[in-house]
Amino acid sequence: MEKEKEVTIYDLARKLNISIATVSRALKDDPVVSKKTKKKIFELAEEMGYRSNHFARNLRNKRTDTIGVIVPRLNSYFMSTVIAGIENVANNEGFNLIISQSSESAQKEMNSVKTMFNNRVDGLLVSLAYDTEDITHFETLYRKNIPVIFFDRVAEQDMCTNVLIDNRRAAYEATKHLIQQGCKRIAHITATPKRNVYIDRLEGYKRALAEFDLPFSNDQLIIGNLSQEDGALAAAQILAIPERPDGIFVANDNSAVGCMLALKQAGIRIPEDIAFVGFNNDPVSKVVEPNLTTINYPGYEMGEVAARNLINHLTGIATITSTNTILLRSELVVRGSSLKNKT
Amino acid sequence: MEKEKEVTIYDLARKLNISIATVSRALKDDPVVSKKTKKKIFELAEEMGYRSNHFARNLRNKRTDTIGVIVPRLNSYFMSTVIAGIENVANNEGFNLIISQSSESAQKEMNSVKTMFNNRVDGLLVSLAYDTEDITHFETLYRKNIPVIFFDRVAEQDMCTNVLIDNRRAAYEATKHLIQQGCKRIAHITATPKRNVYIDRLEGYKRALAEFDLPFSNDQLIIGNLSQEDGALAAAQILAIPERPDGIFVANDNSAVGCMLALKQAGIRIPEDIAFVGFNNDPVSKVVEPNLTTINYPGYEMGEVAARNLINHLTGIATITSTNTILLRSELVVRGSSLKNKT
DNA sequence: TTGTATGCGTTATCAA
DNA sequence: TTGATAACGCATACAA
Repeated sequence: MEKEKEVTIYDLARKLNISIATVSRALKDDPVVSKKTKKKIFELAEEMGYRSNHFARNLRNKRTDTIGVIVPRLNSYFMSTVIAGIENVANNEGFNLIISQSSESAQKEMNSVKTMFNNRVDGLLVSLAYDTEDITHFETLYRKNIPVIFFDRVAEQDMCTNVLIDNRRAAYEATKHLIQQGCKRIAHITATPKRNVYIDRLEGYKRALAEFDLPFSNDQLIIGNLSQEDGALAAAQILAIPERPDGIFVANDNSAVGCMLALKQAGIRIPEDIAFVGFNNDPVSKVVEPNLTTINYPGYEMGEVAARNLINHLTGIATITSTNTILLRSELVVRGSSLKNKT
Repeated sequence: MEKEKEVTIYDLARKLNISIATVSRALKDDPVVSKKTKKKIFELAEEMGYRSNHFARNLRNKRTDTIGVIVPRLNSYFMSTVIAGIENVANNEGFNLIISQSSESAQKEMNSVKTMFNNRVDGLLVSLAYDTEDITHFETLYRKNIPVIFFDRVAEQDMCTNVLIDNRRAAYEATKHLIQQGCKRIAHITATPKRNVYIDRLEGYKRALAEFDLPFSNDQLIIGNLSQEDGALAAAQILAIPERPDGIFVANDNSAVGCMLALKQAGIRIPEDIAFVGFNNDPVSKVVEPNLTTINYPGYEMGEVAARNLINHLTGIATITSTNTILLRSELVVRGSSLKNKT
């Protein structure tokens, strides 16, 4: 179990009878070193299996080339897509990723932030946990000038950039679409509106109703955890409403699918009796029958944009503080679940 | 943009008029330091916002408390579940994760390994890319005694532990189930059998056929990339087979679902005309109609087991080399897609 | 173009 | 129980 001794620039220097300074410079491809010595050094380095010591380097340099990522959960289609996007950009730019999940708990999120901080991440990409109320735990980072970018689940603040879509508008479009399909009583299934995404979607939904003079009362609002199982529970509530809705806008596809399946079981026809619109364009939306109309939401791109912005800021190409909000395009994808007028 | 100066043990020592040695010891909770001085030090550290410098520490110690993870892709349900499991264990044990995806490319995998190596990960968890032929790129790690654990997509070798399920057996059970439901001509949709998972599943499938004296010919074997889209293409092939199969065992759920949807479109009844069994128990298997019979495959647990084993090895609790293979339980989950006998 | 010397923040060894 | 000091491997200011 003995670890082989690491090769250092000292070893290279000694063998070639030159100074470590020259070796160090050569390895960085410093133009000041002659081509000849460089060649010798590179060859020996290869031969002896030299690898640079990131820690010694970081100890001097003050940057770690590491980006921290904190997400509510890793195992959701949307989030894993975002992370794939982040990973793509970060890797190409030579940055490493430290990833952790808050499991939707503010407490775990605080711990993660602390760990990231202690690991000296150069910057942080965060999508907030469901029950995070305030974001004071990020203040330590601001104080050290460590940039933070929030994506998707963001916070009201003007310290750092937010990357997200226009949830209000998307929800408005979704609801309006249902209205245009002839729905008169539209319900909304969502989570407790404490995160921006749910607050905004609720607002967009209400705005569309108001605009078309459709009524809104609280029994049209069904609050759950947006899981597929919860969608099934929502279905039971829907069926219990005296004036049964003829359209439902759900704040995510998973829950929409759970609800649709349960309603179909109960003999409800979709979209004839109840039309559906979901949110996210999760692959499952193309499996459920009828296929689910939904909001396409560019997760991979969101990851790329967030990472790119952070890195640009870190490398001094751009500064984060100048742009406070980046809105990505989202669009309604119409499928069978909402098509009452088969024109 | 000035970075605030970092607080070091020198600062603490100076303020308290003691030596840095004492401060260092106190911060590690070394019992040799008196309670009183410890208290003073902790309080001051808190007050001044001291945080230890991992790089200086790692430079001295030879461990980084970092585990590297390389997976074919992040945005698949199964993989993101595995990573959630890894993350859970690693975080609890105070290890950080560096994650990268090979995008199913052997070349990118080699790069990732190199990066991980240069980042001095203490150990590596790997699920191999689809087209990785040999695993010589891990040899540098062996030489430095950096432990590697493969999971799910593993390699034939006896240098390190593999964590996986018994794919052969699972495939055998799946196929046998179809046979017991009365299927006589069973096809298999899978990827080119170069990775263990596909090789083994193919073998299990063939073994079941042989055992029940059912014929096998190459036109029953449909090779693709196992995506949902590819499942639809497979459907076309299925329909073109002269003696149309009455049962299909698919090496993953996504592809099975794509195939089912396309066949249904073509007027095939499932399971009456063709029965289906998938693999993975992806959530989508409970959405497609009829629900997909599949192999439940404990991703989260697999991540936990792999991480736990690696960490136990790193901390000296157990040694990896003693256990070469860890098989996790998997089981057939019977749903509507295969139930021909509704007894 | 190359070399010398020093510091980065810790931990560990030895001495007090 | 505490302190002085030498590594750890690298980058750089300054000198040559």
